[in-house]
Amino acid sequence: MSEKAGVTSYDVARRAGVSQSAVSRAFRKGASVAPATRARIVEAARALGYEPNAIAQGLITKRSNLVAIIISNLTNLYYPEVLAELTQRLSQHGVRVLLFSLAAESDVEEVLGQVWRYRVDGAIVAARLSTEQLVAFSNRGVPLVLYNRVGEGVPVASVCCDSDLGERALVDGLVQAGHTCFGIIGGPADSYVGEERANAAINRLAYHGIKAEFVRGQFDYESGGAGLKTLMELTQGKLDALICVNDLMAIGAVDTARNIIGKKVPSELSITGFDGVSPATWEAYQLTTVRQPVRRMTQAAVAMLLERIESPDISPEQRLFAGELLSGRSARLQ
Amino acid sequence: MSEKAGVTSYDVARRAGVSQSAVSRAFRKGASVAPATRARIVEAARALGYEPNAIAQGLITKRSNLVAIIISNLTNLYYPEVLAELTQRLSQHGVRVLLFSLAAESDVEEVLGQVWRYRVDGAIVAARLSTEQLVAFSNRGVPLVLYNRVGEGVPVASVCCDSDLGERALVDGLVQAGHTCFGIIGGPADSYVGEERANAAINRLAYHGIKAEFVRGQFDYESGGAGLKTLMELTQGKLDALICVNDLMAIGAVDTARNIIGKKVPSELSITGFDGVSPATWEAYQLTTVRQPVRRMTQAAVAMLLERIESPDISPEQRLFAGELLSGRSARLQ
DNA sequence: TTGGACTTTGCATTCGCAGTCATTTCCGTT
DNA sequence: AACGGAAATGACTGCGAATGCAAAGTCCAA
Repeated sequence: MSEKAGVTSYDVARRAGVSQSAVSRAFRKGASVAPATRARIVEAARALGYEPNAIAQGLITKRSNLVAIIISNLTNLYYPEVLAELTQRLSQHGVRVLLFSLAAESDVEEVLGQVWRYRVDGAIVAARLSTEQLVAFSNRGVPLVLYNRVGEGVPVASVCCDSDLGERALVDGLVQAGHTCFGIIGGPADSYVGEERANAAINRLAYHGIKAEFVRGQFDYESGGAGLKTLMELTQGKLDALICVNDLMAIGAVDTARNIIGKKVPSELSITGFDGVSPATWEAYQLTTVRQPVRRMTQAAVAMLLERIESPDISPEQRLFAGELLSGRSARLQ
Repeated sequence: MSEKAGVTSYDVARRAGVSQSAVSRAFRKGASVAPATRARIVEAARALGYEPNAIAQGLITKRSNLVAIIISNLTNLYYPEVLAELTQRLSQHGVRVLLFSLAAESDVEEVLGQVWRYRVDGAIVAARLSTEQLVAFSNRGVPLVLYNRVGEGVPVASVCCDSDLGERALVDGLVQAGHTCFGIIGGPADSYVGEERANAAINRLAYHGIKAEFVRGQFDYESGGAGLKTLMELTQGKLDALICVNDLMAIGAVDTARNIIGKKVPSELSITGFDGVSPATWEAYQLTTVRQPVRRMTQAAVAMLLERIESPDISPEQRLFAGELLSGRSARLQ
């Protein structure tokens, strides 16, 4: 009755009067065990508080049922949702999550060492990996799915939200609404989505014959305000449309525009974001942004990974999801 | 040169011309190996891309170097920060994180089964556990530290932020500033901190001879607005001080007060929160709240857990941290 | 009653590494 | 040159469960 640690299949076997093999079989469904025997074993296991040792199982079956999730900055408002979705979906498939959160990009190498050591069955990565690192996954036969980035120079399975489509919708809307002086706040140079989105916006503006001022931010709230101020100077205050590559910076910019600079949003200045994080929909902001279809994206990432764990030879595939344009009240569109 | 999967210590041993034991020792510092031999082994390991199999190590040493982190709702704006801190601190100590995120409270039992199976060295839990479940940890000899809750009926190691102190500061400030009609938005009845904070506020108000209206919310943005509306009705619009047991609800209430109901915050209505999440400090809100000392709390949780992993017999201890009062612009204090 | 076709069950082995114990090597001493 | 003690090394076993294989049991038809 009292659940104790260190109960092994032998203990259960002894109590049920069978061999260890029988116990093992009783816990693998589809195995050849007489119903009555299985019942006795299950009962004995329950009485002893026995749980199969996943470590030992992993050693012999070469399946740890562990998946590594590597995320660079967890605190980015957007990732918690992704992380929660991923872990819950994976659990539903009997897979456990080994979480790695990077304090600095330079920790990747060390983290990968740990990933190899734990013989994970696969990995979902939302962090920058070098070509060598990507190759290491394939050499070691560890299925990999990239989240919101693609393999640079190497074909790798990945799911992303379409930056081009998203920014195009925003830019087109802004242009058609008559904005003329554009500014863009990008992300750090080493961020994949940051560059993607910024380039998408720049290209679409170029298509309309418009050139925008560009500054970089760090994806955080403060960067939004700081970026806005810089852009106001660069444009001698003429800025009337600000494109931020994520919501957090857009929110920072909205606050700074309204409360520090004293510009009315959106009548004097339109501001757009990207991601569709929950604060974007708060009354105070009602951000005009592109919402990533997180549920579909995580669902796809998990499905792709599990597929590749089952059949390691499936070729790489990129899945690109269109985001949903949220027409909020932070920008005048169309 | 090419890193391949399935490289074992025997492979390394063969290449270095030594026995498997030597390889094992070369990777455990303090073991008896000649420096030259170790160098040869390390070189061979590097060449083969060998990483010790943590699964096999765990099986034999009975130390998985895994710690389970169980969190009920990851999306609560406050936990990502906690999670990031915990994982980073733990990895500094060579411990990996097995993450469990609960979609529903009822999943706990299933999650615990997995926790036992993986033979984790310990667990940090920010979710509600029944007495039986708490006892199960101790029966199985798995060290446990509760985060922001205490063991109900069972002594368990825990770290919390002091609700009494925090709410007292808020209540005293509000009372002294002359507020007279109080409302409280609590959390779901099954939330420990929710009840703690609500009771703390109620008690302190009682101390001042004040009785407050009370409604429950779900800790989310929407609950703030909904709760405020209900309280306005209950008080026939006389409400002038609203105490929310977390920031998210306070933010929702601020937005609703300003944009829906048309009450000026804080001149007509003071609103307070709890936690000190990052949006609380955004220009639009500048919440008056109590900030949890997350760094110190996570640091304490990790330290307590590691201590107990080393010495399983250390007796339970509760550590209660005082929060920091953030006097923002959402409430008139003092 | 016997044979054949399954179904159950147990034995023995294996996974990769740590650690015990016995053996060998090395080095300083006398 | 011989010896003693320490350092270095290797053979071997065991952690806990899965599984191939062979043995034993079951059931039905002839």
